[in-house]
Amino acid sequence: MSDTIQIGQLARRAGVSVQTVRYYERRGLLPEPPRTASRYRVYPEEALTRLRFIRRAKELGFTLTETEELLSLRAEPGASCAEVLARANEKIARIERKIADLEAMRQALLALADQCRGNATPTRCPILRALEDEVER
Amino acid sequence: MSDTIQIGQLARRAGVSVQTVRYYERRGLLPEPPRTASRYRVYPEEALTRLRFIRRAKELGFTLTETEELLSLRAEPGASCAEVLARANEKIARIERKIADLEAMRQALLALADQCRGNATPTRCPILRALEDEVER
DNA sequence: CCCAACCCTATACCTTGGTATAGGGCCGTA
DNA sequence: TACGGCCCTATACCAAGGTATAGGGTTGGG
Repeated sequence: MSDTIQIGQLARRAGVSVQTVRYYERRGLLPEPPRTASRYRVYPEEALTRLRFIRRAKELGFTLTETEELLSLRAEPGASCAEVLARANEKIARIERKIADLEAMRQALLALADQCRGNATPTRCPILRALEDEVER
Repeated sequence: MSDTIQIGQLARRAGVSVQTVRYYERRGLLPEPPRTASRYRVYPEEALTRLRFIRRAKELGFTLTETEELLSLRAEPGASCAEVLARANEKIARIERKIADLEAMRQALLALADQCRGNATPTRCPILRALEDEVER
């Protein structure tokens, strides 16, 4: 009936280690959960969603700090809506940039695979040309 | 006339530091360039393309090791075409995964921004729901 | 009641990807 | 010919993101 879980199960289901979960808690990325009388952490199911989000954001090249920012993108009482909007737009721009870069890499690799399937030995490396455009950041 | 550059210019134009360039060389990510009589490195223009690629791959969450794998995706003499194709397909899958995750985050943030513009104070955090689907890796 | 399989804190250590510093040489130009 | 701005190697250090270890408590099944 109770939909709460212990740290071990949480970690296993999210694909990280128990120590990592406690580390994220110390870092402030994961809220401190309630404890049992014997100081065991007990997590609600939502913690799993959050933990998976963190893991995937990390795999997408966001730092833990930036991931925290992503997670806090909602109205803290006191944060103006315009403020939230501005921060969201920043993140959206960064994400779109990443998507475009990945698209370019993907196209290059598809071209490479195609050359390969055409049974020619691929001697050029098309991926190198993929991210060529210069952009100041 | 000569389209070669020194390490300082290379680094500046690629958006990394001189030490980082030398570090990548030690790591084997950047081939050792020819030297002048006084041991200065002289790079061809292609080095710039490669260096930019490395920087961007890193920003997309690839490790330097994986970036090296991406860069070596071409026929080393001796690598069979089927082998290259298999490795390329692996990378393509990984990239498509990243794109899908970023798309989900983007949609979630667009929804958040929309709520915001609709002048409601956003109290839910839609991004949390974004990467919810469970996938074993 | 005992044992395995959990959980706890605290602290030390590790890997990746750099960055800084010391100590020295080269090169163009005023 | 001297000075600023480059370049070189070698080595030490650093920050982020964990991972491991020591030393100890808890809990459920046989």
